[in-house]
Amino acid sequence: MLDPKLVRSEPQTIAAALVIKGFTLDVEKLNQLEVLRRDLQEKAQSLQAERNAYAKSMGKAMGEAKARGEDIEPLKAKGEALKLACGEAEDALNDVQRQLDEYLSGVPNTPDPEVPAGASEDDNVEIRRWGEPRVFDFEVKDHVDLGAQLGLLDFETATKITGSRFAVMRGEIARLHRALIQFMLNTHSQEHGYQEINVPYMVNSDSLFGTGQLPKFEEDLFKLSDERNFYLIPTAEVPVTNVYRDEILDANQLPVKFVCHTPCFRSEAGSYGKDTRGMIRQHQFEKVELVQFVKPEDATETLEQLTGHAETILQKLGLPYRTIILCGGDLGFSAARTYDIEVWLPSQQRYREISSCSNFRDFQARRLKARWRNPETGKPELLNTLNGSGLAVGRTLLAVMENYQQADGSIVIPDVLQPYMGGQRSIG
RNA sequence: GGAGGGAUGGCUGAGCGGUUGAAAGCACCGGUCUUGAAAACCGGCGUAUCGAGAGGUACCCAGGGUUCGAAUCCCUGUCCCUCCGCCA
Repeated sequence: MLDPKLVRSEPQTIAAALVIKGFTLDVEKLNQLEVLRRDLQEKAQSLQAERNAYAKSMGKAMGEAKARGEDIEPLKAKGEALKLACGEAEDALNDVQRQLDEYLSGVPNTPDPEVPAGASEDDNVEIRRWGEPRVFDFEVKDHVDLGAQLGLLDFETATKITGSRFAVMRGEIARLHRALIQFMLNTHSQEHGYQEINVPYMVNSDSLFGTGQLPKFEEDLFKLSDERNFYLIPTAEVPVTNVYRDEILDANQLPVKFVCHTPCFRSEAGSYGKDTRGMIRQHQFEKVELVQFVKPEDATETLEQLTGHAETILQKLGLPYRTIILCGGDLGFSAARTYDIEVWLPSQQRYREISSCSNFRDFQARRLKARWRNPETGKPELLNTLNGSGLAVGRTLLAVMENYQQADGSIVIPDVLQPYMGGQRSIG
């Protein structure tokens, strides 16, 4: 959520900033509601003040009236009238306030000034590349064929068990998948200073509102059908960022850095026909997520560091990648700036997203009421939140399979993963 | 699943239906004292929102209700604790 005060005082500035994101701020509607709100609030509050003052005076007045043997009913009647008038004014105010909240909670975050203009992913800008795509002297296979040949990656069985967009891994591929998770968790916790955290995979709607998935993007989520209204998490970002919902942190606790491995569940509504082959786009996949809570002044630098932490994993695995900055039109709802890291896939002869690292500034924190006490002001102030994949495990697995494949269909295990594979050097 | 108890400011913890936005302690901030620190003493210290300010309003888990008036009474929900049962 944007700062309502800022939206109120500088609607044109905000509207201009949102143009780059392809969002049209309805300044007219906001102004109308705001004028109405101010008027109703003034009215309601003065009535409340009157009602409160009267109620306070009543105790004594009634005692005196009784002592004189007078009728108390007229005194009560006036209180009753005040109560009714107050109630009406409050209802009217609440109604307008709700309309304002509803509208504001649907307005996306404003992008950083450095975010390039553009309508779609075609306008994203590459900012660096690492590694040289390997030159193969044989015809490369994709991970689906490689996995099938090994007999260790099986989409048909997953379809039988559940449906499309699921996978079954067996044996050494399942172990390699697990090895990647361990490797990522260890690297981030031991070398990059993140605390490992394990969280629920189901969350309530308050948590989803806090990180911005609700109310606008419910169709992307799996919702459980019982009366508790839980959802399966689409990313660890949701439970981990909500660790500090409604909390006030001490300055000396900052920065907070969490690394978390979870499965992620996405309905992928609206992506019919996209990436239907293989593990690229699944309803269930695993991810190691990095989440940070920082002081506002540190957020810009933190995004660079966090993106670097994710890139380190690819470097250690020896997988070529490039890093791009998303243009305004491709930027997510809650993000002010996002870097995507894309890994080279030989079977597709192009780079594919494997991590997304974002700075949300105080947009999520305002929804979450996640704050810190600034020693300089002594006041609670909003934190800044950031997160990034470090990395998407399924996509990393297929990148390893494809980039490390041999002519005979076997797969060489990258050096850094061999300790997690009992010293094994190749599969198949 | 059964039976009880509870939810109050950063933390602990008092609160009779009206004078309680809320005692007290801790923590924290400022000051006195001290070479410095500690101790002691004095003062300050919830959050949000409206207002230039004075000040107003809302909030004592959440949502309803009773009442002229609710942190306090009633109902529903959520969460926590204790005991019994069941169970990975």
